[in-house]
Amino acid sequence: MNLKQLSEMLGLSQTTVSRALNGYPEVNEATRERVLQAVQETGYRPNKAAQRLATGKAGSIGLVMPTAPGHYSDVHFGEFLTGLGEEAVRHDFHFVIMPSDPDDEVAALRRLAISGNVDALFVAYMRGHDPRLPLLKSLSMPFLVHGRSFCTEPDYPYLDIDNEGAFYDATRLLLQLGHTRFGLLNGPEHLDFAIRRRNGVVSALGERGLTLPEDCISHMSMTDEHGQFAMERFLQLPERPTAILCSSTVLALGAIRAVTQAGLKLGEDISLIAHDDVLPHLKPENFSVPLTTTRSSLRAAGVRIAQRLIGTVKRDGPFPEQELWKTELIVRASTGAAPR
Amino acid sequence: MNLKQLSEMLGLSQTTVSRALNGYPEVNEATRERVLQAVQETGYRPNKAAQRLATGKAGSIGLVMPTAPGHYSDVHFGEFLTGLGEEAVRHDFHFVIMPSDPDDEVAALRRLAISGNVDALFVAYMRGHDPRLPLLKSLSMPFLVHGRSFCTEPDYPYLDIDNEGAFYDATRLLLQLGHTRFGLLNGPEHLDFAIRRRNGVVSALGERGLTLPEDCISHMSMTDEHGQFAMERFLQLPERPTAILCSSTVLALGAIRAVTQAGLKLGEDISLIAHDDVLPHLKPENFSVPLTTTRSSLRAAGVRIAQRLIGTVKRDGPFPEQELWKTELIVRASTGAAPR
DNA sequence: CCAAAATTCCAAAGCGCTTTGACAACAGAC
DNA sequence: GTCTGTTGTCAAAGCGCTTTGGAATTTTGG
Repeated sequence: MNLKQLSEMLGLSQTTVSRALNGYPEVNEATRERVLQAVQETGYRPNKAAQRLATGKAGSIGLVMPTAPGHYSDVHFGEFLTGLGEEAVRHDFHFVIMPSDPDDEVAALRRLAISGNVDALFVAYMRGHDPRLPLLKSLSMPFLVHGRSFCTEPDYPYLDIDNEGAFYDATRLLLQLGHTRFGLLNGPEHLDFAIRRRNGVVSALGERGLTLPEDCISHMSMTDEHGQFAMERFLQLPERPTAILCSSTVLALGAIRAVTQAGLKLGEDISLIAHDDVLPHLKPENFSVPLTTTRSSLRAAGVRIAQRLIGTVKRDGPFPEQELWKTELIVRASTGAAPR
Repeated sequence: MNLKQLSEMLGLSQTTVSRALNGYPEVNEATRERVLQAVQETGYRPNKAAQRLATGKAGSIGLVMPTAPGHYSDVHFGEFLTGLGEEAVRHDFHFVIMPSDPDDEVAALRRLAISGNVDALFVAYMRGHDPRLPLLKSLSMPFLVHGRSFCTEPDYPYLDIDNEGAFYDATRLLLQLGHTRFGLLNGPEHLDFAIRRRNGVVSALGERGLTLPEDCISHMSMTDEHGQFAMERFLQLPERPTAILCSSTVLALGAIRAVTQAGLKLGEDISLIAHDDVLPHLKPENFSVPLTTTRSSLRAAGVRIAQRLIGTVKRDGPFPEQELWKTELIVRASTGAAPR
């Protein structure tokens, strides 16, 4: 069933039917009713490809998903996508996901953009000096960045959380509890959020004249296995840290395993604060020792990003170009006074 | 840059350029070279919407993603998608993801199908008597089902794992270890895999004249929180089970927490076997007591499904219509002889 | 009652691509 | 020198939709 058939069926021209469907005013209400009725009955749906060709728009936002045989999927990706979707479904938008080798993301992004398949682009997992940014800026297509890119002038639309502030505050809390030896279990070194979180820690320590030794920093992709491994290394240090900052609850899962297996008690021998993206399957309050966290919902960020992106495409704006969300510091049982 | 401009630039007709690009034989090799050269230089990419309109194909597979404010994202979804993507990227295919309210999935699937945006469809999270199946069959568009639908004649293309066999074997192992009181931590009751796994357990128990009491079965969405909660209930039973079958390592995470908090030892007081989808961030060998599991890689299933789907669209087939993968039973430390 | 304005509808062009059918140009066969 | 067969190219139609400019019809105002 296409427009032509539908209009013939109704004895109207394609123009009129199209207008009736798209809410143009110059069509009789009675006629519009009749058209809508027929659409109901026949189940007619306009062909999106044709619509896109004609209008240049088709209600889709594009993103590239890194994937390769050795490449780990990321729990956070799914959670974020769910947030995007939650908003998209309200506007009848869909996603076009272009899978890409992680080494080829820039090219994949360009292909996606000029494929004419999407109205707007979304990127995340920003790095310092991110090479996708110049591309995006040159593209004359709406885009939105989740996170920021260190060492790049922030003249692009983004939504980010205050990573530096979060880890600064967390470190301060631990300092107040008397801790002096710190360890940082962080995400991959090149990622922007990891850089900023590290800066937050270093800066809070600096105010007290403390430093974060190189061997007390661990950068890794965020799986529980890596968390455990890195924590084991920390624990074997001659002057082992008593306070741990941790970039994800997934990492914390492994780290705590290492603590427990070493016969140490969380919240007493070792204090730990993790960043909580509010993953539904891994709640900090459910850990055997409930976790003190810096919290910011990844999913909520997804919803907001979809809102802004879709709003821009539909020209519902204006939206603020840049948003920086504060995180909440939630104290639970995994933090305690420094052991003496 | 579009075809017309490119062809004018080259002094050729659109036809010739198009043919050169799409590998048709009736074009001079020298001309083809010249065209390819120009494409390199200009970065020309055909407009996918136009291509789709003209050919009816555009290299995309469609899927619907359930999402709603209260709806949990599922870790398994991301992992599976990564597998799909791993194969798709090799064929320059992309995904069109239609977010949908979970109550509206059938309609969303129909919209996606007749939107003319996709070449093939994929569905998962099958239920008994799944209402999407009749729709898919009526659609005359290639599709593939991950899982099966209980109570529906299996006359549709699917890829599934042998859930019943997996849990049958796991139960047998526990029986051999002398266990007689069983508990089942299962996925949502209406889902096909949950039904089959339950059947596997019941059938193995039945052979020994044993039953699975209603209060030793728990159906829930698979988060660690639910796992913990359900396990706590099991442990309070007057005749508490000593052997636990568990539909996911995520559930197991919570269940084990309950076991530990009750002061019981996994592998001694309580034996547990979980199904392992090979999630990279949650490895059974890393649990404080390594987990005995039935294993089948979700990601590998994704790769295979993409292979079949893309192959069908490209007419590379034929592929077997139905595949049933065996799972591996891997014995680790969480299973031991029944306590006396 | 008639001209002007408003309303309702339509024919046709165009979006960027693929594909059909045809046409030159050139070779070799008789 | 004509006839057939290749080879390389092109013009034009068509995919299903939106949108422009204009035509037909109805309503309004003097």
